[in-house]
Amino acid sequence: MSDLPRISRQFSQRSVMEAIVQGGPISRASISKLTGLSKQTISEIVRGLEQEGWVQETGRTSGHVGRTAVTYELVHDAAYIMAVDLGGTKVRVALTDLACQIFAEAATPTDPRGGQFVIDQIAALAFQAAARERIPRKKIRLAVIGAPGAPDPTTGRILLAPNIAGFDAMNVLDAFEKALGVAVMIENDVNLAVLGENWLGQGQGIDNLAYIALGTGVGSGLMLGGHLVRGATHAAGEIGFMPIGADPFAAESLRTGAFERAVATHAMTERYRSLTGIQVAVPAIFENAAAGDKAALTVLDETARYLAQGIAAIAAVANPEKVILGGSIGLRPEILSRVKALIPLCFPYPVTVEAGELGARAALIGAAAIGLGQLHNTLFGVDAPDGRISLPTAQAAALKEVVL
Amino acid sequence: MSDLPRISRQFSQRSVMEAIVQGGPISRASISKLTGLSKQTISEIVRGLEQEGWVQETGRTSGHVGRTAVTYELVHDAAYIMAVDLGGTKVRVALTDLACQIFAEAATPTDPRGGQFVIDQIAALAFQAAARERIPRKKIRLAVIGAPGAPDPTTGRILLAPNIAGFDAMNVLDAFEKALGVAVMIENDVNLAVLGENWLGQGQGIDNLAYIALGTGVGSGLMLGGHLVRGATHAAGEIGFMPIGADPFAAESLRTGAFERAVATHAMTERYRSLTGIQVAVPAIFENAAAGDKAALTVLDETARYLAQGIAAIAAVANPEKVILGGSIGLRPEILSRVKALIPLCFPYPVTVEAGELGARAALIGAAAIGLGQLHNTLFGVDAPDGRISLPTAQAAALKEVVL
DNA sequence: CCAATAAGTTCGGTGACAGAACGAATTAAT
DNA sequence: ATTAATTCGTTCTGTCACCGAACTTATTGG
Repeated sequence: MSDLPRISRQFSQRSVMEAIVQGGPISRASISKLTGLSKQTISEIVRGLEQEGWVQETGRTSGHVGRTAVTYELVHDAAYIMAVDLGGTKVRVALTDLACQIFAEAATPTDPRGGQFVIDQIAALAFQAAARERIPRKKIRLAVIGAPGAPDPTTGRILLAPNIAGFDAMNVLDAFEKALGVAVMIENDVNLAVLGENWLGQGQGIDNLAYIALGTGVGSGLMLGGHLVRGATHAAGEIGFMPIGADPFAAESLRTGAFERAVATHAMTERYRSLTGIQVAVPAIFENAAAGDKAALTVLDETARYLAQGIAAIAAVANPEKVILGGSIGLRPEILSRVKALIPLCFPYPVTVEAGELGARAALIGAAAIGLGQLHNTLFGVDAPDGRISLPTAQAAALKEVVL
Repeated sequence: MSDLPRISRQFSQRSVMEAIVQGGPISRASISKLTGLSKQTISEIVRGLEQEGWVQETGRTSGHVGRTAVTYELVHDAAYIMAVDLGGTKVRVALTDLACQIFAEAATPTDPRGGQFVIDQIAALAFQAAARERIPRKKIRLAVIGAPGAPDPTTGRILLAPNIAGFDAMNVLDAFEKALGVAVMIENDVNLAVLGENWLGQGQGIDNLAYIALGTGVGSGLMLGGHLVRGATHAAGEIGFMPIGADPFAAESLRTGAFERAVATHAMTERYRSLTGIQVAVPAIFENAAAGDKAALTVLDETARYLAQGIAAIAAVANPEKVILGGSIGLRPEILSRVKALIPLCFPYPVTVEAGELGARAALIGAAAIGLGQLHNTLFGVDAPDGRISLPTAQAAALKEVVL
């Protein structure tokens, strides 16, 4: 019903850009074949893109019959995205160029004072990184912030974010935009992790994907039918509150969810203590288990047993093709192997479970993915509400190498 | 990347159609204002639509300053949709016109021989109804079949459909298309129920909606972000297998899910029997409870307790704004009131729970909705993958009256 | 050196729109 | 009754995004 003027051009421009981004150096004739648009139109559009500085000539083809073709390529540094993963203990910042290469990753412990301090800290970290790589600020078009909790884009606030002091009372979005001087998107960190794994990790090409981050807390990100699921109040994936594990009707379960109390860090240490009387941290439990400690092995078995049930619940509700485990506990192979063995015992259809490939950087990469997708959409096409991200997978390798 | 020729026209045509469908009799000038397209363009498009027989002049405005306007309206009987709800015990068939009015609803017990017999039965029922209303077969453009189980559109088979004999071994889609002679869409019945309630029932205007059908079995349909969630193998919503209620690791839970064994018909009768030694049907349990039977009351309390947990699990995973209960058990107010009281005790965020407004006809109405949306998309616009259904809500009232 | 072939441009369309101007029809005010 | 104000709808002109065919240019293979 709204006014949609001149969409046709935008669409074509977008598919041309898509072809150039994904097809690497590519001739106009090839773009024409790929997109189905006429050679003449492609020439026009490419001329426009070149004038605006988005693409450039990079060479000519050779070695085949017929005239050589001029190939075009993205101008990599035409724009940059800032990706931020804001965790309770660590902040990570990365800068990506249009070709999806990550420059200048940086991380520091989160400023414990929270609120504006964290925002300033991130801004400083980002600008420092940009300066180090000689990236002019003007070329940074967008910042994507991944944070725990449920960011509400209408109010700019982040709900349910217990890990960072003062965030529940301020307009985080505005504060970031002011501090960074660019457009800012805020998204739940686990949601970004699904996107990350979907782009470059375990979930490539999978449209129905779940990511479970298990560490101090539990959270899940869900991609269904190629779309990120956010839910009514952006609280989808708060699976800590699933009525599995601890008694859901216990008063405590309303504060710390039943499932979280069955599988997260605190549950594991507590379980170990009840078995042995000794209070140790989670990594030590894994070490002890490797050394044959029976109590530690029991703790792992029980944790995996609840986790398997949690996965079964997600599978029953949403039917993902694959479930990716992440977080400090979820990434452990001891947990993965146990869960893999247990799922078929409590759930009838096949669900693939794997550990995340991107580790702790999944959210950061997801932030880059969503930012690049958004950028491409706003610059070169209709910002369709369902605009699927279509980013190169070829350069993915490059990205991974640069980053690691 | 695919070829998208001449999309612009389609888009405009679609929004004009939308304006006419929703705006009732409407003048071209008003359409112009509504859509933002120029008066001239509207005149062209409307002329085209009139020639093709989709819209017609219906009168003139009067009583206001200025020239009178010619108003246009849908040609209601330009096309029809066949909606079918294929249940284990009952088949329902309805015919809807383009204005979303339902004609000729019919229902009979499902042919117990299953397979082709059921398909022929439905075809007969439908054509009979069409003949009764003097609807020419040619005008039926599409049939939407709602069925239990997980229909796979690529193979045309329906998986996990235990209620209808022989359906797991045949290409149901093809068989229907052959028998009915029109394009056929098959969709899970509970998925259609969400769409139905979203269109005309409890879920109007709600983009994040869950529907739980609780009766002989349990199933759920999920609409998230305005999209129906189908999952990787179209098995999303098979919540009977949630590891809640019965022991999920019991061997039996792989055949009949743990949650189903805690809340569905069999669970209730079994619970009542273990308390009293008497085997009675579910309706009798409700009656006894109303009469003050303590055992029956306990059965209701316990069932509701598990159901509340199931809802909490869905809410934790998908964060719907509202959960609608349906099915013979879910529709009972005794269950609803108990669940409403229990949810806040086991889940921290607000989740509205209501009984379905459309009762057993939710799936049928959902089938009409999806069919009409599909029809409008294919006839008048891009069949966008995410094409939101935009059906009139004004005529909804009419529809309800006709149907009830 | 001459096909054969592929790349790219030029030229002449076409269809979907917009916008301004204008005629036509109606009511309200004088 | 005449005029002014107002709204509807058409006509005319123009623009923009595209297509298709013809043509030019560059290259390889024989």
